[in-house]
Amino acid sequence: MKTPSRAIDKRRLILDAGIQVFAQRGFHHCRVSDVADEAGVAYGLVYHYFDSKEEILNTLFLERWQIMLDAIAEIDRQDLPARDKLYAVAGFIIDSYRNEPELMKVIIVEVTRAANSFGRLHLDKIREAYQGIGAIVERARAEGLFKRDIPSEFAAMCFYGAIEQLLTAWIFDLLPRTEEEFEHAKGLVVDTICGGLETAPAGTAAVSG
Amino acid sequence: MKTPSRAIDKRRLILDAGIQVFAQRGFHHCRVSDVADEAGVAYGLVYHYFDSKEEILNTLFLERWQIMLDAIAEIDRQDLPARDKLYAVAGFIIDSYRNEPELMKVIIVEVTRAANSFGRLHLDKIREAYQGIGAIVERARAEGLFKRDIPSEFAAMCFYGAIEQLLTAWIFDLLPRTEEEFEHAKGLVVDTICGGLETAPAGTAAVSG
Amino acid sequence: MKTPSRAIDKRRLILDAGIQVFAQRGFHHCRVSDVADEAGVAYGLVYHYFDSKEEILNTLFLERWQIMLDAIAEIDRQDLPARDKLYAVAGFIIDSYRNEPELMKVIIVEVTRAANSFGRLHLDKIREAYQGIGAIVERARAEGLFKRDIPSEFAAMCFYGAIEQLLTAWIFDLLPRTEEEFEHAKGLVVDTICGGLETAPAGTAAVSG
Amino acid sequence: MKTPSRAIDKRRLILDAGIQVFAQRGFHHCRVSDVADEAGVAYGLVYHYFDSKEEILNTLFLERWQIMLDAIAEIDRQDLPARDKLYAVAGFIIDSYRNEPELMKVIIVEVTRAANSFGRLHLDKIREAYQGIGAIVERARAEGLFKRDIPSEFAAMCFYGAIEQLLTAWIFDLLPRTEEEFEHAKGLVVDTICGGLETAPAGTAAVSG
DNA sequence: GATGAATGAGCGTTCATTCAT
DNA sequence: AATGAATGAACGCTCATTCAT
Repeated sequence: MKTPSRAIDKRRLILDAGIQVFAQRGFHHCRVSDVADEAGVAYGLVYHYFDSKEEILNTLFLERWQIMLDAIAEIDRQDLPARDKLYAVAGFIIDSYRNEPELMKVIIVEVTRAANSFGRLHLDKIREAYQGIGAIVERARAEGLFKRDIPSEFAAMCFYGAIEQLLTAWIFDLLPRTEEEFEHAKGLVVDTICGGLETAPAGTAAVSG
Repeated sequence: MKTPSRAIDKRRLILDAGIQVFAQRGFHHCRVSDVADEAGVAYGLVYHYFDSKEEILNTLFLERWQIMLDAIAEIDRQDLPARDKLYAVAGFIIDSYRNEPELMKVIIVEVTRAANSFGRLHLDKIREAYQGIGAIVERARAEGLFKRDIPSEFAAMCFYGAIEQLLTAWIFDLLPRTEEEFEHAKGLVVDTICGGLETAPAGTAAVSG
Repeated sequence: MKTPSRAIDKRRLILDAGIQVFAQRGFHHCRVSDVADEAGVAYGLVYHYFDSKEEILNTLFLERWQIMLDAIAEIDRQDLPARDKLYAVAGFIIDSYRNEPELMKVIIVEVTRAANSFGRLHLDKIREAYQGIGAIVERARAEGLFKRDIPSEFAAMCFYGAIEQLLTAWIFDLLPRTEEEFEHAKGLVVDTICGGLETAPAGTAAVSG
Repeated sequence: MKTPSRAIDKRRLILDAGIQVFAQRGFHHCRVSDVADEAGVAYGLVYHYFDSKEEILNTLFLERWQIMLDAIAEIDRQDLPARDKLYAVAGFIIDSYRNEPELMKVIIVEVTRAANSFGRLHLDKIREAYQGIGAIVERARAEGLFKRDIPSEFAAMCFYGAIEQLLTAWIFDLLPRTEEEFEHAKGLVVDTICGGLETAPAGTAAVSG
């Protein structure tokens, strides 16, 4: 068996070491030996379990990203208002960062934002996330809850872009990282994207008054 | 001055070659000799004008980014509604991509999204952009046009994140790149962030009627 | 004895796997795991039976080469004309290739022609073959059947060199590999080396008449 | 210019170092740094002039082998008896070894006899040599000087095989390496292959008398 | 200014061999 | 006997940077 419960799973050890080392020094600025050292295993064992340094990162990304894709699909399946669904999506992503900041840092910094290397490689998987969010928006448009003149794919880009920017800001200390901030941000991002920055739209309100 | 008008400005030639080569192959996937070849100059001349390969990219970024920072400041100085100001900002950035797609690709892909390398190096400069946008939002909040409960820096993150996501989508062909799309996107992004995705909030509208 | 008849002889399995794998991919281009996989045994078992990857090849070579040395000695012991003896030697070697082409390919390609590695290691054993052939020639010289002015060791080199070249040509498809070709070649190589390429040396023959 | 006469040609220096190092330790048993050290140049310069370690060997082989192919063709063009032509060919090859033993050792040991690696890569070039020799034989057969029943390509194999075996014997000290031996061998190999080992075929001669 | 040959540290990967079970 | 995870030395290649001319 590849993952005996009684013994230490060295493969997992290497993956976890990859998270730490990639997060701290960046994928390109660390050597395979750094990962091996962090995992406390011999150099060669890394290549026993993975074909290359890149495969470690790919594995980390795909494992985690799929969980997110599944979560988005699951959220969309529920009978909830679009705003609540988007809140759940934002909440899931933000909680992911809250619970596993190093892993999410690696995924965001080394994959989804690394447009010219791993980002390109996983473009299709990344796009699936946009499409999952887009599906939520599309349904809301069909029901008349969301504006018709904003295409759902466009809306999905804005929503995901806003969240990724938030995570990036946390990662690089541009925004404070407290429990309250995380929790608060969930609502704020949905308020912003769904409700808009503007106060009661004067034009509409005035006319209707 | 380093730029005699009579002779060909080799420094400029190298910078322009950097744009092309970095955009096509990515900063890390091209060699200094690729830049020199593209510029049609000798290998060593690159090091006569620049201290390192990185300095070429830094120069490209700083040159262009400052133009954007100045534009944002200039826009904020005008007497316009916040929505119009944000439209002008979005318009400036989108037009930048429209007019110089390679340069903007390099800036977005290799610097602002490259969080672990150049992004970190230029964090302060990048943050200035958020702050410029944040200033626009802040003023609108003070005037009661924008919601009080969404902090301006948070709003700026969402706004900038949405635009960067858009550019990234164009760069990697996730969204169509036509003149109409570019023009349309300017309004859409402002509509989304300022007006929100939701149709007239029934509750409020009803009350006000 | 290491070879119990009731059980499968894993050692033999490994040796046979070595023949296949070394012949197909070459000794240096295959890994020990390739041999183990081909044999259907575990990685480590190879090292239970052999000290090293090299020992597998050494064993294959020595086993087979000794058979040839014995055959040459046996042939020389018979009361036959030198030409018939050389025909028998050529026949033995060519039949060896005909019957076990993979094994002979390994021996020729990886040992006798691999002058800088295994060829050097087994130089003495290889030399014994030359000496065996040389002994046949020497006797013929003593009997006046073979020319005095061609040293027997020199003749042996030419004879063996011609045959090895033939095998190499078959191995690499430079000559056709049919039953007829094999059979024909036995006579041709002896005709060439013993009788020479030239037609009846008119001058000499005429004079002797 | 790539080969300025006034300065030291480092590329040539590297090639010559390759000859020495490959001859002494064998291609696979030496590192690129060994070649660089022997040449007295920096590691990286080897890769400035050659794409890989293998390219050094390929270059050495092709340079020298072409000279031999040209020589064989030139010899065949002359108006000489076949035996003299073959003597010239044998002479050329043996003199090549006499004058540049290290280079010839590398070519023989690392290329023409390394059937599974470089030998295979250069199979066509090597075959050209057989064909060149075969052409000489073929002409002699047409003129009735050489036996009809020994195919020229077969004869060429025997002739080349005998010579290569001789060189190998010298390389590995199985035969003495003196000027006399070299000179003597030229005639002996031709005598053997053209005239055969057998003394005047008594039967035939007697009958003809 | 301009050239491109020369430098050498750095890193990913391979794979024969060992060893605990 | 049998397994295959674990080890780590070895090496080819890249490429940013320097420097002599």
